Order: sequence, then structure tokens, then C-alpha cells
Amino acid sequence: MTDLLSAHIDRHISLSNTQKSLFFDQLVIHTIEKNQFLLRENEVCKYEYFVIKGGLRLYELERSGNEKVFYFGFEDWWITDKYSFLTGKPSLYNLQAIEDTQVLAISKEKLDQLFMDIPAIESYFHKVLQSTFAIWQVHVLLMHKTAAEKYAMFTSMYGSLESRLPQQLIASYLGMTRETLNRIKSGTHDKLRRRSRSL
Amino acid sequence: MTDLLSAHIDRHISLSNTQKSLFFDQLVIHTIEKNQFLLRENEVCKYEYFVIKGGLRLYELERSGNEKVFYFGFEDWWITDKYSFLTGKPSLYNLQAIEDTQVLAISKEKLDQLFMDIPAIESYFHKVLQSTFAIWQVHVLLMHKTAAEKYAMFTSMYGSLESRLPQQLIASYLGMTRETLNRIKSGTHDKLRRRSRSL
DNA sequence: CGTTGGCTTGAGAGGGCTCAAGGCCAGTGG
DNA sequence: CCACTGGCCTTGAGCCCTCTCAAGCCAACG
Repeated sequence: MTDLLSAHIDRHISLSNTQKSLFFDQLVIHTIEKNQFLLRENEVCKYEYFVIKGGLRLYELERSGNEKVFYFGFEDWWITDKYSFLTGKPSLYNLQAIEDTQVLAISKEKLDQLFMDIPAIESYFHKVLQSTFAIWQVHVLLMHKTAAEKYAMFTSMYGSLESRLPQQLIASYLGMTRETLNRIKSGTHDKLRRRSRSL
Repeated sequence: MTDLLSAHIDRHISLSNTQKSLFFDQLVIHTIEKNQFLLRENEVCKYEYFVIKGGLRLYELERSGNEKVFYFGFEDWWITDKYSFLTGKPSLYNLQAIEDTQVLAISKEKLDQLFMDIPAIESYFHKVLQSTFAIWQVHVLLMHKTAAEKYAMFTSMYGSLESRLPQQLIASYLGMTRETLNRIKSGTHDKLRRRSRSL
């Protein structure tokens, strides 16, 4: 159950088995079905989640009904609404399973205690945040590009995820409509269409 | 010289004067004029910089000549190209002073050593990264909005910076052209113009 | 004052959006 | 086994927000 996490830790820091046990004792396993939520708008996000099976998305639901996806979490990765988790303020976002999913959860209180008892664990979460940060940074860079460039960046970085994600969600993550993404993939985006129409 | 930084640390963790001295001994002060660079494209970013006076911008220079600003650093804040700093790979970005500026620099080697000697210092940098992360996260959210919404978000979050930043740089940060930003500020963006033209 | 950098304003073009319809497939129930 | 349904993808046509290109203005500074 904690094998994936144990291996993930080993890739970042070295921890004795005793220390790992102290850590793992604080974890709670959650199993949720596709489309169920780990967090909904206006709730405070009290946990960080390590995905051991399945996938999740973090998204904003606008008043218009439009959904904007900001982050995905699949196996071997941590996901949470960091802002709500750290500040204790109500979340503006939703964290929903996009497949049948299993996660390990750790609460803020338990985590803070672990940081005090075992500095290496804070070091681990520091490194995890560095990786997460890199992903968000790329997301900002990507959002400055044109639709075709965005999709090219996405496939080059997350190509392996593409088969598990409906186009809708990819389009939302890239800040474009499903239709635009589809036209890019099929090679019929406006740029080309216009040219041939005028011939 | 290290007063600002000392106070900044105190706001995040508690450190003895001895420990602070160990930290401060590793810092090097740099003074640079407006428009000079701390880092240029293709160089490896070897330092994290704490700004004690002035301001900097981190930006990408596209082959088209277009500049895209991703981050600012003013007094009391850390700035670096985190990705290049952590991976040791050449940076894709430029870090340039937008005012006459003074920074304290710490190298990756020194910092890693400090993390091993004084875990609280890693805790401090972990917390700083959490704050930096929040800024990039907002930046992603912002990039999904319309031009007018972007500007509204910017003023509500960073209004105090607005007077120190040329509109050009704000526009770039927001992912729009100077002209569009200007039209939004003067209340003459297309939406309104068209309506009155048709009357 | 000439130059330079930044801000303003205008007109036209185009990339991506909206709205709308239709197709495909898997799951479900008759 | 087949009709029905819902979710997702595809395609089309027109529109609009933002960009591009181009001038002109103003203030700071040599």
C-alpha cells in the first residue's frame, strides 16, 4: 500500500525504516470512484494526497459554468490545493477523480509535527514542491503561447498522459476550447482553413 | 546590509544569532545598475538572489524579439531561475534589473551545505518557495482570463507595484500587448469602441 | 532642442471563440 | 440483439477580442 510512496521517498531523501514507519502511521487511505470529489469549492483543504492509483484534476468552476483545469495528479504524485492547505482559507477549487482512484492522505497537523520531529521529511516535501513548482512554471510559459504551440509543448512534456485524458480536459488545461484543440490535432485550424478557402 | 533579510527570516523561522551568522557569511552582495543582468540566456543560474534595493524582472526573449516577463523581484524578496538553479541546466531566461539594484547572492553549493548543517534554513527556503509558488499559481489562473479580468486581478494583488512598473512590463506579465493594456486602462477597449461606433 | 523611451490612439486583420449540428461509441435496458 | 442514451469528438460558419502596424505625443535627459 505504501510501496509506491516508499520508493518515491527513496528517490529524494534517505530515511530509516523506523522514520518511514512514523511517517506512514500518519497516513489515511481513501478510495473514491470516478467523478467523486476529495475537495469542493468553499471547503478548507486539510490534506495533501499521494495518488497510488487512478487520477485527479484540480479545477475552478466559474459562475458561467465553464471549468478551468489547473493541475492533474496521477500515480506516484502528490496533489492538493496548496493555497488552502497552507493558509487554512476556503478553497476556490475542486479536486475530482477522473478515474477510480486511491490516495494516501496526510493532514496539515500531522505533517507539521513530522517536520519538527524529522527534518528530512520537510526536506522531502521541499523537493516535491520544487518539482510541482517546475510544472506550474511551465504552465505559465505555455499560457503565453499560441494554441498550436501550447499543444506542442503539452505533448512533448506530458505525451504519456494524453491517452488517459479526455481532450476536453487537455483543452481546458491549455486554456483553449475543445473545438480549437480538435482542429489543431486534425490539422484544420483556422490558419490553414482560410488559406485554402481563398484559393 | 543583512537587516532586511534578517527580519525576513524572523518572519518565517527562529534562528539563533550564531546560525544567522553562519548563513550571512555565505552571502555575497552585488550592486548593479538599471538594465544590467544577473543572468542571461544560456548561462547556468548558480545563485539565489535576495533583493535589498531596487527591482528585477525574469523574462524570456523569443526569437521574434518579443519579450515575455514571468516574474518580478523587489525589496524583501528572493528571485532566481529556479529551474536552472536546481538542475544546473542552462537558463532559457534573462534576469535583468529594472531599477538600480542591490542583491545578496547565495550559491547552490553553499545553500546545500547550510541545509545539511541547519535544517531550519531548509525550512525557511521551503516556506519562501511556498510563497513563490502561490504567486506562480495565481499567474496561471490569471492567464486563463480575459484581458480586462487579468488587469483587475493584477491591480487587486499587486496594485502597490504598479507605480514602479512601466506598462510595457505589466502588459507582458499579463500576456497582452501594451496597446491592449492601455486601452483597458483608458476605458476604450474594443468592446466599448465598437458599440459606440455603431450608434 | 534633438533624441530616446514610454504612453496614446486609430484602423484593419486574424486567431480563437461561440453556437450549432452531426457522428461515434460504450453501456444499458427492453 | 437492437434501440436508446449520454459522453465525447468532429466539423462548419460567423463573430469578436486582441494583435499588428503605424503615427503622434509627451517628458526626461543629453
